Amino acid sequence: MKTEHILEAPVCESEEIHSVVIETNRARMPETSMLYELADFFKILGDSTRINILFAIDGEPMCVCDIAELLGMTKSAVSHQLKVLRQSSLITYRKSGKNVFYTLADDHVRDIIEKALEHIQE
Amino acid sequence: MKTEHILEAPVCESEEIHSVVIETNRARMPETSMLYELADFFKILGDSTRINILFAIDGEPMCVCDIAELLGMTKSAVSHQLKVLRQSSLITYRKSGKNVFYTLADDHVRDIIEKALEHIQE
DNA sequence: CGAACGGTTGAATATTTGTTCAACTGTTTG
DNA sequence: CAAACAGTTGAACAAATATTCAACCGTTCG
Repeated sequence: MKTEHILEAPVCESEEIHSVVIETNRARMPETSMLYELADFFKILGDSTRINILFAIDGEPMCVCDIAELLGMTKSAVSHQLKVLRQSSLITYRKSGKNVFYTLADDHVRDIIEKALEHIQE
Repeated sequence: MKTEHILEAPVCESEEIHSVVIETNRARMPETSMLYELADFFKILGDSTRINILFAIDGEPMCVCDIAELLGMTKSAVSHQLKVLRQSSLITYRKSGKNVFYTLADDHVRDIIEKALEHIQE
């Protein structure tokens, strides 16, 4: 989606005044691709199953089967979501025999989640 | 969803060992309702249209028509998403004649988004 | 007043996305 | 080696959700 639409449409009535605001605010905005990345990032955290998983593996690393047990879900459903979290680099894993143990990738995610928790709890 | 499933199912093979991990990590987790709130909060931010709107109104307050103009969307689509953002208390509005001007509700949201941006940009 | 505009809303549609199900891989162990 | 188990995967199904469309409300101004 490019920035073609600029002057083709309404812009309310008082054109000059508002046009300035539009351009001022447009200039302030990050580029489109970054906004998409940002939304995609939040989208990953915007699912209760995935949030549950992240909190579950925050302490000790856990294997898929135990995560499924803890959350009362099937291994398959958990595995699907672990894949999503892996692809976003939010978690890491370590294979050990038949098991695969998952943990949070780094503290960054913890920070963000904590900030959000603060926001909610007020 | 309650915690009924505890010992009905697989728990992998080495039952004793993993059960301990499950209980340890379960104890560390916030209550279910909080996790749902958290996920719902991120869900709001997990949409590129809404992220776009939030950045658009970060500077000067903007009326619906101008937001639509800036983002190349219909007023209706924008209004629908503004409603979602309003209901989550992420934005505020001020009516002025025929127009309604929207702004970010507080700095909290800015903080969270900024943290997420840092995470992405590394 | 009534036309025009900004904004909102609800229903319908289309798209996205999470879970289930069944099949499959790889590792362990009897 | 074969059976059992942990985990992954893809397709099918179901549920959630974003945009469109048309109708509507409230304010302004000729």
